[in-house]
Amino acid sequence: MAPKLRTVPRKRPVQDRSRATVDAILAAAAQVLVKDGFDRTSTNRVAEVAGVSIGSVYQYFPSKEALVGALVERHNEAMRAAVLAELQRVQVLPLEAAVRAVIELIVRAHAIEPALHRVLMEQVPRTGRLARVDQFAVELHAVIVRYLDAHRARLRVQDLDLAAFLAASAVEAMAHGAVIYQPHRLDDPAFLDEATAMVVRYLIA
Amino acid sequence: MAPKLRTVPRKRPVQDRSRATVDAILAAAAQVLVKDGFDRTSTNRVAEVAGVSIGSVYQYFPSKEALVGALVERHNEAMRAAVLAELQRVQVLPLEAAVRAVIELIVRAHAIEPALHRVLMEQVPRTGRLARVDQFAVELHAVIVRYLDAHRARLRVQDLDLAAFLAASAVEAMAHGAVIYQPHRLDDPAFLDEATAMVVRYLIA
Amino acid sequence: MAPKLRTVPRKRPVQDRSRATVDAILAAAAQVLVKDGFDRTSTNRVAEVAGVSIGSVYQYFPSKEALVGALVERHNEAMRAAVLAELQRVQVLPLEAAVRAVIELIVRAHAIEPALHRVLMEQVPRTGRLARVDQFAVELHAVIVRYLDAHRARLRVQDLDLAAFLAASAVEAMAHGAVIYQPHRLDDPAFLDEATAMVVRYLIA
Amino acid sequence: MAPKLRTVPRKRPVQDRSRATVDAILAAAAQVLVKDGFDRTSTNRVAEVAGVSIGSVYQYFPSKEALVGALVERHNEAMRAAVLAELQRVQVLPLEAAVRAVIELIVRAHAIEPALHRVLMEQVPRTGRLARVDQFAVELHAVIVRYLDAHRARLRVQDLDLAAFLAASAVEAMAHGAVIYQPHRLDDPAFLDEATAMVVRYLIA
DNA sequence: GATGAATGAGTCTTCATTCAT
DNA sequence: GATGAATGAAGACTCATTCAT
Repeated sequence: MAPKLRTVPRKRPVQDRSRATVDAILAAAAQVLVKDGFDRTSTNRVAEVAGVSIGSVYQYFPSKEALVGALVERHNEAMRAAVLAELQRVQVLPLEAAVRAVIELIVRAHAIEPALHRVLMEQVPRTGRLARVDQFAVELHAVIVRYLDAHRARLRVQDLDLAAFLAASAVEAMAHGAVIYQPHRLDDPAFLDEATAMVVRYLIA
Repeated sequence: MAPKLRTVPRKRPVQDRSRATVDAILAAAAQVLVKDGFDRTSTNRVAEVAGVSIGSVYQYFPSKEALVGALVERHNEAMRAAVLAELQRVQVLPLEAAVRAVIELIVRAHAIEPALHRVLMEQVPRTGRLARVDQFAVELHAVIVRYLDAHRARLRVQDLDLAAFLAASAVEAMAHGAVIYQPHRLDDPAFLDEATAMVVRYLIA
Repeated sequence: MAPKLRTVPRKRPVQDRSRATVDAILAAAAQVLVKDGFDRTSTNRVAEVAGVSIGSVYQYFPSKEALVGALVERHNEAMRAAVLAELQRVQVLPLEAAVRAVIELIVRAHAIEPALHRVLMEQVPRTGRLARVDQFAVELHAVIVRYLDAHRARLRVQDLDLAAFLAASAVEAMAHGAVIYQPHRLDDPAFLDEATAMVVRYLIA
Repeated sequence: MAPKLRTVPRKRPVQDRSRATVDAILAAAAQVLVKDGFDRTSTNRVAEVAGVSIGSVYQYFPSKEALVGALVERHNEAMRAAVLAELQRVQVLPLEAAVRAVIELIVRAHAIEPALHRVLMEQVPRTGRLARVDQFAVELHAVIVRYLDAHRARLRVQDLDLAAFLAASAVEAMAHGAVIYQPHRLDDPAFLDEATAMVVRYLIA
């Protein structure tokens, strides 16, 4: 008897399957990292949770550092995207509204996988490519400097680099702190009002 | 065999010799931690650098966690001392001067072994007694709330807890950021002026 | 860091290769245990003798206790099998012949890897799952009680539980002692005659 | 001023003090051995429990083996004494009474620090001088052979060495088992009756 | 004699990584 | 591509023993 004709693909296209594997590994890595902390996270455990063999992990990530690095990059990318997507809209707002909007964006960016964010910020050793954990903060600084420069006229601060450093540090810390330690603040409009007040009153005469 | 982790110091030194040993171990631990990062810090390496045998390390610190914990406590104590010592003096100052003085104290506290501070804050997993890495920040918050409450009359902020949280987060972040990433700022009087401005303008009507 | 001891085998071998590894490890463990005694037996030495890496030992046995435990279980199983296999045949024999046959079975069971048996009985700390070293003796008692109960009519003893305890203790000790300290007795038919006499005369009027 | 005349010894005679120290160490060793088992017993812990410094332990016992060995010897001595003291009295008893008396003595000997006895028998590696853990059993065998020889006339057994081995093994096991696993048996007169019956019926025609 | 700080070989165990199937 | 058995360097920690005080 003639064998049945197979009309459905034996497997999904190679790229798709790979993509799914990579995603599963990264998701598992994030999960284990959050649950066990950085130095109790083992590649074997990640493979197990991902439901793939340890060999497959090394197929895509040549080292533990590469694996965590990918996670870091992905997380930075997500935060960056959350902010950048809206930044166009913010440009045209009056200063007070702009500051408030930016703070809101930054808080929202911090609210992306906050537990992962915390582990990444608090435990991942800043060595090699893992130094980029706070890449987002660095980029944020630049964005803010540019923004301030564009609105220089109305500002009381002169040294924009210093002002951006201070404002960015402050906002970043408030956002981080709120998300991590005081999540209930996030629903309180007073939080945003006050944070905005601090920055606005600082920047504007 | 694997007994439960013990995290309290094993015994108090009774001879002079052992005091020196304990100091050498802590100094070596700080040094290795700064140089190699938390998870490349091994107790064996610490012993080697301290010039004592690994047995001596465990004579005084029953686990790696206890060793790092001792360092954390010692560092917190140093920061606390640097701030508290001057706090009496600050109480009687007018608000603007008080804010400036407190910021200065906090910056100075952050300048105590900044490299160690950084490793402790960035890499030590907040588990068990190691959770206390940011003990200092917690205590600071309480101090600030009390201070604000005492000067309530002149403040524009109403929710003192929120204000303290925001101000403390901001100041802590500015101090931390300056010490770690922008040490040159520390010599620039503008840094202190601006930081003070941000907080004062936020707090006072 | 020192996690809780795990004492259950870590996984079942799925490939042929791993079956061979497990066997090699157990054989090596038995050999080292016999040669060096329990507390000079190290997992590293076992790995070395087995010709596998220490990692492979822990792949299959999550702790030293689990390794020795597996050996204990295997040994108990072998002794149990040696006795149980013949027990059906014994049931139909007249009492004297049955007692002789049972003693013979017990002696034979003790002659299975007697050196290992000795180390297991004499040195393995009866803690946790290792308490089962004398599991075989426990089961033996039950078997004997059942047997006596079935032949109650011809017995002079009344308290079968006591009689079983005494007879089992006696037989077990004679078998153990003969195998360990007087192996030459094993070939002497008088040994079996006498042991049988002691038990038969005790049990039967 | 002339110093007060001291009329009381500044300290007890050297031998006395040493004796007390040695006793404290041995008592502590027994206690730790029973509580923690052989391989969790450390010399440092023994010193601590004894209330002396580790140096003092090594003053009197040059090694851990020597320490445990002393305990073994002391225990053997105590068992031997308990039996030998009464043995003269037993010699003149008729056979049945003698067997009963000896069994009673052996049981009583096993009831001396039974927990220590158990650890010594079950966990101490029989190496070097520690081989003597069952020294008592060896000596007992000789005593029994001599006794049987003296009463040869009434015996049904011929090979006295074999008979002594079997009887001693049996009695020792019954005593050991009763003390360790069935302590309630010890108060039941039936236990002694039955054990005696087994041996007497075995020995005598 | 007594003390206890110090020692360091040796133990158990983990985990990133490799590679034959 | 995927698998998972195997590896072994390295790390945390113990404890018998020594010796300066």
